[in-house]
Amino acid sequence: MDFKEAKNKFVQTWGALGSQWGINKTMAQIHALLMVSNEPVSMEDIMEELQISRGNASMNLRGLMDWGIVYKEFKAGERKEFFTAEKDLDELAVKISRERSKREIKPTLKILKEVSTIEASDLAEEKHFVDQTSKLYDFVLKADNMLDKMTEFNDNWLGKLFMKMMK
Amino acid sequence: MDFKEAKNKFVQTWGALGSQWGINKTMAQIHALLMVSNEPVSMEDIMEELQISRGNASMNLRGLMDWGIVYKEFKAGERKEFFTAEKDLDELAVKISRERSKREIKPTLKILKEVSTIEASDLAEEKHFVDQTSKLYDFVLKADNMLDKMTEFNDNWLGKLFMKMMK
DNA sequence: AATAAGTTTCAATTATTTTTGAAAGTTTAA
DNA sequence: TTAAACTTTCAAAAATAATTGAAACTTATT
Repeated sequence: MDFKEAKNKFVQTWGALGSQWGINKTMAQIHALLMVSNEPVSMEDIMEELQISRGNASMNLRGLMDWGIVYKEFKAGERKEFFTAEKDLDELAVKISRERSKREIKPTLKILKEVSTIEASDLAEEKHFVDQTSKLYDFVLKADNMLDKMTEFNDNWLGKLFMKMMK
Repeated sequence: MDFKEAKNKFVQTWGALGSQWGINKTMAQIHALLMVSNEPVSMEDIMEELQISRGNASMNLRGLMDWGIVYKEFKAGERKEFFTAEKDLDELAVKISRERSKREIKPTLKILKEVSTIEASDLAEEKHFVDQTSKLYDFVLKADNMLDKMTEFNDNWLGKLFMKMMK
């Protein structure tokens, strides 16, 4: 397998993985492309490499910047914009965790709290509902807090956590 | 908010969360419904409550059973099948983790290994590719191993992990 | 062994999500 | 201040994913 094939395979794989985790395939592919590029890439180049339209490239780059994992760069003497990805994997994971927590987990927790605190009648059905959703609330809250704690180790948190677990 | 509203809100919310994480909305809704039901539910009832077709119900129940988080039950004297969800949240999380690892992480690791072990020329571009994909391989492998270790604590792993982290 | 009760399958349809492309918008430089 | 270079926006189109429903299949009962 030569470089070109390998790069393509990586981009396709990352795109497919993204899809499976609820991330638009093109967004994941752009991210993959930038991750393995040693220097900033222009929108033109992204369009060319992935064979996508300008609008698609623009919107997905905006999305990646909103996640805080892709940055705009300006090259001296060049009018157009270039893009780079966060390449530090600890940092990447922290940012994705934080963002998913903010966008998805926190709002879900709010609703879990609402539904788990209704006044249940003495029907077994209703008691079970309150009991189960309360447990779910506790579980999700604990998991969310833990993710926060983990990523607070910041530098090499995965490695540090691994150490702690081994003890 | 009364019980019926709360239950509906929970089912909708769980469905929406599923979508965001790459799980078919109906599948997540069926799972939600079963999680908060204190007794086994028939396919008829699922169809009725979620207003979906028989085919849809059948396929998504099969999917949930493949994940190992929903079980078929038989009631004495009844011909038809009933379904229940895994209600223990530790167990639920373990099963989901294991399955996602098997279906998605492991195959990705295989490809990361392939692409990160190509013979790079001395071009900075190619060197960076090999370097970055190698790091990614290491990171994903470590994360996958850790998930495995975590869930090996089995009972109350989330709580136990939390303890360890605090020390 | 025929019928009834129930479940699964899958081609066709419907719904949802993504992508395109061209017009509108913005910024820089002459 | 105008024009060129480049980016963003968004309605329409295309692609993808989910859903339906009826026929085929399976299992239990008489």
